[in-house]
Amino acid sequence: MALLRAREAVMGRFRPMLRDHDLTEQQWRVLRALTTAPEMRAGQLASVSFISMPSLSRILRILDDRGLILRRNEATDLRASLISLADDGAALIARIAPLSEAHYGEITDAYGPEALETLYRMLEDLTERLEVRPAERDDPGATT
Amino acid sequence: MALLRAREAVMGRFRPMLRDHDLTEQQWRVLRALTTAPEMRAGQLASVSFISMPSLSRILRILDDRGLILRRNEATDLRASLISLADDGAALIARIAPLSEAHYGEITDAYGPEALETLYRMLEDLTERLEVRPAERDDPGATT
DNA sequence: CGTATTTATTTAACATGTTATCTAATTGGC
DNA sequence: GCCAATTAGATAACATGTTAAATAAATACG
Repeated sequence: MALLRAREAVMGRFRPMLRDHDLTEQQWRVLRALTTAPEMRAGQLASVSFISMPSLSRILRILDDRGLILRRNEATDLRASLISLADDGAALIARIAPLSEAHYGEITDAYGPEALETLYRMLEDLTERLEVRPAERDDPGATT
Repeated sequence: MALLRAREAVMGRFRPMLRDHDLTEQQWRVLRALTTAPEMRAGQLASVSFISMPSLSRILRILDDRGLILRRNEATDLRASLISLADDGAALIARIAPLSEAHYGEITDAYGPEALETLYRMLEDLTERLEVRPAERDDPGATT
C-alpha cells in the first residue's frame, strides 16, 4: 500500500528524534494535542489525536506515570476524566517542538510546499469520500 | 496525520471482509504476494508485502498452522526458507479475490480513477524523496 | 583449514491497533 | 424514586510494529 509506505517514510524522519526523548509517535501526538486546550476529555483527546480509546487509555497511564500529564474528574460528570499538561510535559514539548519543526521543514523542502499542500487536500478528499459511503450499508434500499 | 486517516478510511472498506475469513490485513498481503511467484524466500516476501521480518515470522507461523502455506528450506542455502501457497491457501484467495476487487472498484468509483492514479504517483514520489535523504546522514560532508 | 564477519531468520520485550467486554455514571421514561 | 438504555473510560485478548538480541548457516580472509 502506497499510503503505508509514504507514512513510514515520513515517520522515519521523526522517530529517531522522538526516541531520543523516550516518546513514541502516538505519545507525542497526545502531548501535542494537549497544547491546543488547557484541559481535554479523554474522548476528545482520542479523536483529535486519532488514537483509539483503548490505546489512549494505556498511553495516558504511561504519560501519567512519567509525570507529563495531570488527570482529574469533571465535577458535573464523574465519568469524564479531564487531561492536562503537567509542567514537565510542557517543558518536554518545548524541547522537542523546534526539532519537530526542523524535520517538517526538511520534508517540505524535499517535496515542495505546494505539492505537499495538494497531497494533503487529496488525502483529505479521499478520506472524506470513503468515510461517507459505509453509512449506506445501513440503508441498502437508498436511491443508489 | 492525513496519511494515517486516509489509510484507515481505505482499510475500513476491506477489514470487515477479511475478518469474515479470519484474516488480518497483513496476512492477506502475504497470501496475495505468494500468488506472484511459485515460491518466495521469507525476506523477499517481507519486502514485497512491506512487513518487517519479525512480524512476518509470526504471520508465517500462523498461516502455516492454518495450513494455508508450505515451507521448505532452500537446498543451496539452508538459512533460507522458501514459502509457497498450499492448496487451501490458493482456494481461500480464490474466494476472497473477487470481493477484494469489488471493494477496490468502490474506492475507484468514489474517488475517480485518474485522481487515484495521481495520488498514487504523488505518494510514491514523496516516499522516494524521503527515503533517499537519510543516507546523507552517513556522509554529512557531501556536496549538499 | 579455522576463525571473524556477514546474512537469513527467529525470538524477546514493549507499545500500539482492533475487537469485545466490563464498570461506573448518567439519562430517559415511567 | 426506580429501572432500562446510553455514555465515558478502562480492561482483556490477540495480532502487529519497533528495536534489539539470539541462532544458525554461509562467506571472507588469513
